[in-house]
Amino acid sequence: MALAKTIPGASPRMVERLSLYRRVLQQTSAAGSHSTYSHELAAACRVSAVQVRRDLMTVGYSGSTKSGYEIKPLLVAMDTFLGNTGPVDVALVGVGHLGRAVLAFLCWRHPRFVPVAFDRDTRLTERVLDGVHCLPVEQMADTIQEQQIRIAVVCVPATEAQRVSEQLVAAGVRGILNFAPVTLFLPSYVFIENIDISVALEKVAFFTG
Amino acid sequence: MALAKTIPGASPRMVERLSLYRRVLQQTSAAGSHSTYSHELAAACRVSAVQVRRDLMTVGYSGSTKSGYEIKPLLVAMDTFLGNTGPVDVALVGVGHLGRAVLAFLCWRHPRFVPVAFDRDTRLTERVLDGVHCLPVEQMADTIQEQQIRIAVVCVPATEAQRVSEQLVAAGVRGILNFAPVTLFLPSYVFIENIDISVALEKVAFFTG
DNA sequence: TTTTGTGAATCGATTCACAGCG
DNA sequence: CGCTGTGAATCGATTCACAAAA
Repeated sequence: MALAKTIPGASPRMVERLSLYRRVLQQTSAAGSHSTYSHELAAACRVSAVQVRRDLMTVGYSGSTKSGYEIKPLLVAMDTFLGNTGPVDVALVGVGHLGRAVLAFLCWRHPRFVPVAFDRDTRLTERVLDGVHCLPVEQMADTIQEQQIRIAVVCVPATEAQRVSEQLVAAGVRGILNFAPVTLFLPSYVFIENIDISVALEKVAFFTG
Repeated sequence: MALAKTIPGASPRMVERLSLYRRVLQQTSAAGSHSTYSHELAAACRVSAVQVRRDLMTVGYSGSTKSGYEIKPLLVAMDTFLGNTGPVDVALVGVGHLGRAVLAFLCWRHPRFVPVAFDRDTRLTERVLDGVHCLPVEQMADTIQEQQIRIAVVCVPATEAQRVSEQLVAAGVRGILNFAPVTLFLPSYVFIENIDISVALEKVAFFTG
């Protein structure tokens, strides 16, 4: 039971799956369940049961052969592994439709991430959107430095993305979720995750045949 | 020179890269270049030069050792490989902030995909958004059948996604780009691509450390 | 019998290393 | 030389197969 093995290996793919597992487990837990089996979790996430067991092994949580995994402590173990201890401030740049969609996502589903929004458009700034204050970009660098924000979401047009990202990194940001359809060139110590809607749709079109 | 080899293997990952290559090549071409080297394309997409050569090999286009790859015919070869012959109709369900962001993406950058939008909210329907007509959901099934639409983008809330997807599939859709943070359960002949914003941000948070 | 935990095998994707060419 | 094309090697992720437990 719970023999942590201080594993170094955590691939991006695995972190994605863990994130999925957690969401499902939270729902299962809210629905009143107390424990679950690897094959149940697997079915709910469309992965194999072995995969689930491997991942949970990496997390360092062990189940029992009788009732599978206890959901509550498993969630704790996953949070510990993923480093989800406290709330995390997130800078969100660009409050157009996409930016507001992301804001809504964060505020509704993810109380863990606390966004601070920035935009160039003065009609948007100094307003409260989805319960989040929106500040003018001029205050971006200072705010990020003061609040020690390390994570940012880039929702600005493609033409602005590189410049904005450089400003973010200069202010102290070390991880970026980029929605702009461009390759960002930033120091290697910055983690970049790209979400490219055009590419994703292209993929669907290809494999739909 | 361009000895097509009728390759079966095209992994999702590779299709993503090809899509990236094409975007870069279009820009390079528009900037006046006539040819490019694998290492240039590689640098612009943050992949290795060998990877680029392998991918282009799969596409079936050969370059020359002197001037690398000719951009124009390479783009043609890629389009042929990806099956990008004519315009493709796409059903977009849910025209909230996210839906409108996707619409804007498609209309601005991707004249190839022709969207038809649907929403439950009658204040949105019968209006033109980003140059696209928005119809009430009641007309969704009929429109999809009539226009033979095979691809859809799901931008509805998580609670609606499963039901809406089933309707889409029943109407003839065979590929779905899903933004809702839920696992869709659909027949195996339906290709599903999930974009999960929460999961992506979770990943950034983890690897930012 | 069902389920977890896991070494070993497999599968797939990427890189290495080098041949061929201009 | 530098560049493309590619067999072979490598690396990583997933699955197989089975031991242990209840």
